[in-house]
Amino acid sequence: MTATAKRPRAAAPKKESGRARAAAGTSAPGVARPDPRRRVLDAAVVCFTRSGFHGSSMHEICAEAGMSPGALYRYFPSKEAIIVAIVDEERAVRVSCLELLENAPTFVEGLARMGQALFSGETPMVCLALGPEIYAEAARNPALKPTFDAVEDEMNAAIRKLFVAAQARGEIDAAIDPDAAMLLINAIGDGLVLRNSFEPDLPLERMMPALAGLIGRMLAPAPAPTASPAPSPAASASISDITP
Amino acid sequence: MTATAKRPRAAAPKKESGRARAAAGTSAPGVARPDPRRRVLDAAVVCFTRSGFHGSSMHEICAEAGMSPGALYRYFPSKEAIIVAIVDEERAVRVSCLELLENAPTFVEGLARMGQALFSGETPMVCLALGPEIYAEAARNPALKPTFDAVEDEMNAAIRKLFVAAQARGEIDAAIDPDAAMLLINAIGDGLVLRNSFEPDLPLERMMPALAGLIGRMLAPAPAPTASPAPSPAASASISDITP
DNA sequence: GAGTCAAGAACGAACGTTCGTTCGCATAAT
DNA sequence: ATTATGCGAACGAACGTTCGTTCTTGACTC
Repeated sequence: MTATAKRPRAAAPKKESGRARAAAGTSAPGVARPDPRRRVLDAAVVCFTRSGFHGSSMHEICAEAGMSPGALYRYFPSKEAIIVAIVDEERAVRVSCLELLENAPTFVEGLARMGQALFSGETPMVCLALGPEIYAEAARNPALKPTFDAVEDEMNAAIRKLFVAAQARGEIDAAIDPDAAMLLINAIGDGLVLRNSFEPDLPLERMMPALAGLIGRMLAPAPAPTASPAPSPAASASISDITP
Repeated sequence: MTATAKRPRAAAPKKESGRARAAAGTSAPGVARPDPRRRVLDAAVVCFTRSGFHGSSMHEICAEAGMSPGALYRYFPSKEAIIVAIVDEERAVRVSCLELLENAPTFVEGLARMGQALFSGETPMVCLALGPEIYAEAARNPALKPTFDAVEDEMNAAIRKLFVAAQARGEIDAAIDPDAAMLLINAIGDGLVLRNSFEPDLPLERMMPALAGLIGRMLAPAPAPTASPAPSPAASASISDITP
């Protein structure tokens, strides 16, 4: 096999160290090099977006960050730490979207604004490009699950609160089960992020008004108690006995 | 590097000899060993579900399949081939769901039946457990994209056709933009699969009727032209000028 | 039956590669 | 002199894959 002695490290080849002034803009470069931690995270997002968490090697990330492994490991103790940091950031962005919902005039309008903000390109791409990757990873990686679940719960609680408040205001039909509505709203959010990631050309931003219109129809109070041939409640019975 | 020369079985000059007779149930032991390809695929699904495509090693898959690497590589030329085969299978199941939609009395009822079937536990777990993994992988892996997109397009076309037919029948409000509705329906489907995978305890099957009821409200023809304070069309204007 | 034999199926150690990570050292800043 | 910062070759483990070998099977001979 290969050598086993740890000794020969010292070999010190006469590499001329003419490795010129690589990094720092020490003296007077107009463009200052930002916080190395940030540089690593940004590079990692680029790599992860391109090849996924496990398809990107640390060497790639180093190259993208313009940094050697030794330097990188000064700022992050492991690859997983980078992943965790990125997921943390993504989650934080998502939480910050909540205030859009809270400050909107109506619930549905709030949802629309959240979607608009998410897909407008103004939000850091972490959220969108890495969405599925993060979902897939969080479902499995114990280091991610706590943060992930905490955010999920927090958002769920907040949105639900606003939902029932809107119901109380008469803005949303009081007959709607908040559990079902929350599930559907969450699913729509996740689903849009997902679709955006493997079909990035979808003009999601432009479609938000139309989508909001549909969601509005869904939640709006029924104008007349006696409804049309809508199969809403009737479906419950017939659905249960299908046998595919 | 142990001995090298040994000329294993020379090349057979003829091939008659009535070989045939694959490893079917010739000897018929109490526990018949199924098709090895199937065994590999099933084992791979277990491993991939547990650790993801890239978190599972071939050795793990071999162990799970009760098979040595050499044996496994007889049936699949590479790890990627296994992934492709699994994704193909998942896609096929998904396509097969289409007929549930086609044979349903109404469009919304059809969606409900599809959901019911998907989450009932009767469908092979490939679909649900590996959902996010497949999405994340398909967005990046060129070997997966073609199949993935083809199925996506096929399903989209089929669902859309049924949608507009339902509109023509008056079952769905004719004023609804099919593009927006399709996007929303797709997003809901993907979103539910996603949520199910990292919250497997969700009683999705039981909630399907309620969800279908909500979707029914969304698509049902408006009973009265003059509506309540629903912000459906009005939203379009106010949404565009938010500045988060 | 007992013996032979060819060849597919299966094995599993070993291969070469690549991964995440470490460490001795060079340089820059204080 | 001391410390912060960065470098990059080297490391060991683990990966996907290969390959020389063994096991099993069943038709054929005697």
